[in-house]
Amino acid sequence: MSSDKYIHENVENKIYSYWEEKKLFKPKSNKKKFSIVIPPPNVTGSLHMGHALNNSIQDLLTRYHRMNNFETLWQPGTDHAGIATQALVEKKLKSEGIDKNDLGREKFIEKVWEWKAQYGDIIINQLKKLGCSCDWSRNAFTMDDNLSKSVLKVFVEMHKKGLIYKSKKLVNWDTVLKTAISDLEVDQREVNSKLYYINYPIEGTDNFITIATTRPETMLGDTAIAVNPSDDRYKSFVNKNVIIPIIERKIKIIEDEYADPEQGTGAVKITPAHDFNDYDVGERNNLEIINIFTPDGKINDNAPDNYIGLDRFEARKRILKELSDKHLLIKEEKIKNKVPYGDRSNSIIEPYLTEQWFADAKKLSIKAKEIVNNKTTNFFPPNWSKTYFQWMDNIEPWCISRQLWWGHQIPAWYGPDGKVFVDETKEGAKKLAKEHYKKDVELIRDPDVLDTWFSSGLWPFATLGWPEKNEYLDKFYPTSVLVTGFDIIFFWVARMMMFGMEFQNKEPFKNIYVHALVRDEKGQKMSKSKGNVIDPLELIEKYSADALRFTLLSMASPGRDVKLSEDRVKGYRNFLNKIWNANNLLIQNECKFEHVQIPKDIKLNINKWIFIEFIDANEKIKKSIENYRFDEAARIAYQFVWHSFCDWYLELSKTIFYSENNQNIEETRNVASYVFTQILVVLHPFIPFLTEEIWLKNKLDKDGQDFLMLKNWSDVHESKDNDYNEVNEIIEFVSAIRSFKNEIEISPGALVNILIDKINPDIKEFINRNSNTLKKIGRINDFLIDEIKKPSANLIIKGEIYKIYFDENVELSKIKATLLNKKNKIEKEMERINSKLNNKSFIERAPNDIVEQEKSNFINLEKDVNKLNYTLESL
RNA sequence: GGGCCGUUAGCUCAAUAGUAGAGUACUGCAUUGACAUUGCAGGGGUAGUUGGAGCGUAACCAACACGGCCCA
Repeated sequence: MSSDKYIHENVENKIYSYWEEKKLFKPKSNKKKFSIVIPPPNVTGSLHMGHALNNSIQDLLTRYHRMNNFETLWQPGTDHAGIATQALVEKKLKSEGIDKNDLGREKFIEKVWEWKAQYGDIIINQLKKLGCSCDWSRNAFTMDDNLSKSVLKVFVEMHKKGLIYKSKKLVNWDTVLKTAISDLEVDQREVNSKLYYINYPIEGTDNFITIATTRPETMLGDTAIAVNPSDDRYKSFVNKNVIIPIIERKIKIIEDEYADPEQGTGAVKITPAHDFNDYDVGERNNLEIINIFTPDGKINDNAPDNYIGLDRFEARKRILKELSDKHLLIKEEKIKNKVPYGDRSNSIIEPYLTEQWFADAKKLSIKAKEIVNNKTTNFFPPNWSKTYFQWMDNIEPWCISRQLWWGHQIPAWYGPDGKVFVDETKEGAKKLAKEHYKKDVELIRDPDVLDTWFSSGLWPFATLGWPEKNEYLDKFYPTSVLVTGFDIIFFWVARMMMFGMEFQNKEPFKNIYVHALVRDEKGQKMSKSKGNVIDPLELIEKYSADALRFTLLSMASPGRDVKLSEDRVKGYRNFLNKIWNANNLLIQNECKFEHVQIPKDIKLNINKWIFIEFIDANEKIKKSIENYRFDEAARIAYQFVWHSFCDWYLELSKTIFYSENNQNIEETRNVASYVFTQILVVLHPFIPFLTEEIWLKNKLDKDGQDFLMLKNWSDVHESKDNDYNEVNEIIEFVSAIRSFKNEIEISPGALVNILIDKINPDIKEFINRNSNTLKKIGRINDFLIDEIKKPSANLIIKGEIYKIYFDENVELSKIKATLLNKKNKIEKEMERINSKLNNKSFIERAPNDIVEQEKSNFINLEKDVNKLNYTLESL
């Protein structure tokens, strides 16, 4: 006898090893192809709830297609996460007393690779815990040789096409990491700030112009004051000079639309080197650009001596103090404003004038938009295409260079005069240089690396072997579907679309399934600082990977946040146990799994019923999965397995198993085995571990000849017939008896007698045919045709009156109350229908079948009420 | 400022415009051959508000309120 409980700890690791041993994750040759590339998790990362949802969905799709005659590839891998990884290793070295700069670039990169060798597989192993069936033999990393090759090729080709260029622009500068970052990596956060009102003396007068600013320290780099041309208050000031306080530099008051008369005083200081808007104003008005910061956010030597070297925030304090001493600081106002923060360093981002490499995103976006417009690639839910277009339509040049060591070093070399030569190799660059200079020259390589998203943008084809010719690329590109969170539509999805079109001239994926963010049960974003993070690995340990997967899948309804509560996971853990015990019951009743076959010529109605119920559920689940409605698929599966199969069918089947009709027992064993086997098949993509464990336990694998993971889903069809309907009648009848007992407070186990003398002959026959079943699961002693002397009450089921006899004494008033209550409900419903039927417009305009339906509903209810009245009178 | 989404049972969420459902929680009862990670039954809804189109709406339209998110 097997254990009563399903204990996942003993199972999941064992089963995963079995799959890997049998190499079941490798694509198996087939006509139809299905492919997914994993959104590469950050190599420094560890599994969070978002990954768990994202990968549960991918694994469901992968397993479903693999089972159903698709050659299926789930391409795994990680990305090198330039900034995060460099920062992590830097910190680690520091704790060992090593400074990155003493080590030098090459040695440092070696250290990063050492770190990667040691810790880089953590998240991969966590994905395995979740049950992910990726082809790990193809595990990719954005810094691998072949992927690096594709990065270089793309860079060089785009440079040739003019899609990549170098330019001196204001960029978002992270003063902690000392690198440029893209505008997507900047978080605009609303914070409490102060608006300072400062008087700038007007040259040659005793007058001032008052400006308002939140960043007084940047006045060191002011090159103008702007007022709006329509602002009459300042008409007379225009073109006058003012003296910047403290530094005593002379600047002009200019007119520019950018100055907003409603904001502050209407006059605004312009610092082109340190503000994006000011930069534009500077361009329009030919202003000087004065940079006052060092790369780490300190004041540089463009400032007075006593300010040089001060941190930007220290400088602010000093300036305010000095202004205040000079009585030029006239007001401080508390305001809320948006301040840019780096999403990696959490430090305030500085607009900073540097020379960087840019990709012409505008040009790249044209084809990438087209494929969504013409539905070559479809978002699901479709609404996400709006978000996609909104960004694409307003796309800015993409700053792709980063001042880091860890990453793909930009393949650009500079000659002695600074001329740049771009080629995949140094040799190539040298050749180009020789052609140019007509002699060999010393070349220096650009020290910068590329944005990590640049390389992950190539993911869908680079992981398939491009630029080498490769059968996988032919087979699996475009990929079937991308499963991703909406938070990286811009970062990653859009960029893959752009690169995919540019270099394959084909969309990288046919569908994009966008899932929600996993939040805590109160709907709050999980974050370490809030302390509301639920660790998926803890849930896996506690409740099993299967339970976690089923929970996440059942909550993955489109366009919704997933609010996760532990209770749900617990509930689905119970589901696993239920299935486990259903199997125990079948084994106990000698169901044989060696030769499970599609049942034919089913004689018993309960067997027919469960067979058809299964076919029905199977079809619906298939359809739901294909429509990306995993929540629906999970719900239907759960409902079918627990309620149809376990609650009703298995209970009904006991009436056969405990009988002595061997033929019936044999048929029931066959049907139960078949349906249960199919349950394992259908549930496998949802809960792979448990289903595989039972599959192997029941020897359904036929000694390795028949893998669950490759088992086709059923495509049997069978229409509902009288047998099927009859079981629904049984269920309705039994339910009515149970409710009735409960209502009049007689114990559910108590046996009753039921008088059926007055009922319709058809129904009498139905009862006779199924009397054994009805008696057993309805706890009925006998059906009578003659009255007996015992306490009784009348029960109406579908318009027929049954007299129920019981042994216990029941208060008549209770029965009466129950019946009156029922009558009330029916009469209310009748009233509702009646008012509808009395509505001329309804009769005229509603479709006929609806009107007819309402009419017959009314008649049926009327019958019920009449019988109820009769019963009530008899009490 | 622009845009997107949401508001249905205590909670988390479903549902082609045609009698509002599920899971969970709650209440009562049950339990000698799968399972207490169980079974049976039950209570619980002014569908955010207001207006409109429509025979009919939770569903369509509009406005408002509240909440969330993205972009600037």
